[in-house]
Amino acid sequence: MLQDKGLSESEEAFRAPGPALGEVSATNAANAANASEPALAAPGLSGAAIGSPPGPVADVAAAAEQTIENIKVGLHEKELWKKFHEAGTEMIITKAGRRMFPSYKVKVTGMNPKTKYILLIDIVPADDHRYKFCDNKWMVAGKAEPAMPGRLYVHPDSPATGAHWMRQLVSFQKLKLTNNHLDPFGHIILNSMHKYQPRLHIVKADENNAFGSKNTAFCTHVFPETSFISVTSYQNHKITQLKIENNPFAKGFRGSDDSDLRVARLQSKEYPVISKSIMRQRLVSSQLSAKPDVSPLHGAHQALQHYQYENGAHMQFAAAEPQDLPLNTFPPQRDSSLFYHCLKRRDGARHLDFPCKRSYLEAPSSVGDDHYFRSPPPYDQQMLSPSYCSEVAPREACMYSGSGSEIAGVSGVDDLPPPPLSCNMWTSVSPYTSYSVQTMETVPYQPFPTHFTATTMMPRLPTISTQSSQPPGNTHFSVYSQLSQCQVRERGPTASFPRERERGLPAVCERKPPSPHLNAANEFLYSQSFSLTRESSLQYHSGMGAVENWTDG
DNA sequence: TCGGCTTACACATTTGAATTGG
DNA sequence: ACCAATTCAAATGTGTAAGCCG
Repeated sequence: MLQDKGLSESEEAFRAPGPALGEVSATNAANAANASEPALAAPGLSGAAIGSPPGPVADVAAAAEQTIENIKVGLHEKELWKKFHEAGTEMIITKAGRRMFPSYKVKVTGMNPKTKYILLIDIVPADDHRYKFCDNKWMVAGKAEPAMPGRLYVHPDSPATGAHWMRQLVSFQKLKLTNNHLDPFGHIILNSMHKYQPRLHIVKADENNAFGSKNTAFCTHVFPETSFISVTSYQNHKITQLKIENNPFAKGFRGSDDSDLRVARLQSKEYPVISKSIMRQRLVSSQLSAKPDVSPLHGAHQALQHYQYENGAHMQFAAAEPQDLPLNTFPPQRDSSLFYHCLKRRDGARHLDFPCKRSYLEAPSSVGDDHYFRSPPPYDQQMLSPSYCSEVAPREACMYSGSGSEIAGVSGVDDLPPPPLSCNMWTSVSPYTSYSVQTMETVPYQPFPTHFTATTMMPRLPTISTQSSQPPGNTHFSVYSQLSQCQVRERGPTASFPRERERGLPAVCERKPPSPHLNAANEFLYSQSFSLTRESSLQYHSGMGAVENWTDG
């Protein structure tokens, strides 16, 4: 029996990588300079470089950069994902939150064994359409509703060493999806009948290289076959059957060899054996059985995987796998929805200054800052703008942790400053707040419940340009410190964490404002990952007037 | 009227405490 | 007293279907 013990969601012993794993590599020409030093070939060097730099800073940076871009990620059960993808993956979203199936599990290689990384997932709109299931296929049904506030799911093991991540599968199976706009549990909020694309981010989060340092690097991995359409009830009977056949929890709906027990039970209750929708679907299916399968999600495969450097000197686009190319009549997809991105920070003078460096308790940003979030960004910019996704929802990680004081006693990171807020928090609502404040008339978001603290209602995060004017130094925050404390609680000797908390009972400590640190991590990821992905990003940056501050120091 | 959403339900799995035996 | 294996009940995950809602 597979159980989440000890290593939390990294629960499964990884079997030899084979066809079940599709791999995405971050290696590219940018490594040419260091090609003679494979990251894993010299773990000692890399580890030393990260932990206690023996040489010039430039060497340390080079070693760190080399590692991050050599990371390879393989999707577990790729074949199963493909099965779903070919049928048009649907993911149930409920008010209480629903897990994804297939669950998102990856095998990571190429990390520096001694360097600490944060692994997190976000789910972004794959396009700006709303869909409906009609005539046994997904069709565009209009323009997408305003995107939900972007939330991240930080793997509860984060931060952990590369050795830890590479030891076994990294499972995000506890990630939950919800359609509750006011979800208090940190689940990822999605709109029903919309198409989404999960993305995996790997962030180097060493104690000495926290966000904000010049060496911060991360990469983003996207597997097109993991795209899906969110639904509140299954539309495609094929998906239902695939779920039942493959999800252990749905075994009760599997038919036996000689009879369908479920049907028999239902019949005994004089219930209709087959629902109207199922009947309709089956009728349509039979009528259309001769037709080739259509899957809207294939459209996502039109997306390109790209890799680029922040300085723009290296940009590599590669078509998705041939077998992933669209086979359907799905509308053209925006290539921005799917990408592979790996970023490095080369410029030593460049300094990432995160919004969180300003206390959440600070006064609202200046009027000059607000204009960056005055209107809901269009789809492109939602994808690209920090204002679209800048929340962190480390639900699992946070739910494992106790209050800040509790953490302090067992964290073992006494050298780190105590967090102003526990990571045991609600998902940040800061971007959402700012966003909705500016667009309350058009965005169908509801007001926050009263239990949101004043902190969560803090105004818009400062702009990048403003941030960059902040001097480095003690204003540097450490996502590592935040996550590590959660982590220690989870895996430490006192980790006999009440199960009730993990299972979602809203413990008091969960109802806390978001950590500005984690928010900043999110801000960082989005601002970075979208910084150069598309033309619109340039427009965005132009609008921000902050690019120079970032790229030119 | 209809499509989408919520909810209760039954069943299966997971989890951890309690129990048992060495 | 200690430890490992087993048992068991509660919690959780799952799809279904009825009913609600706009």
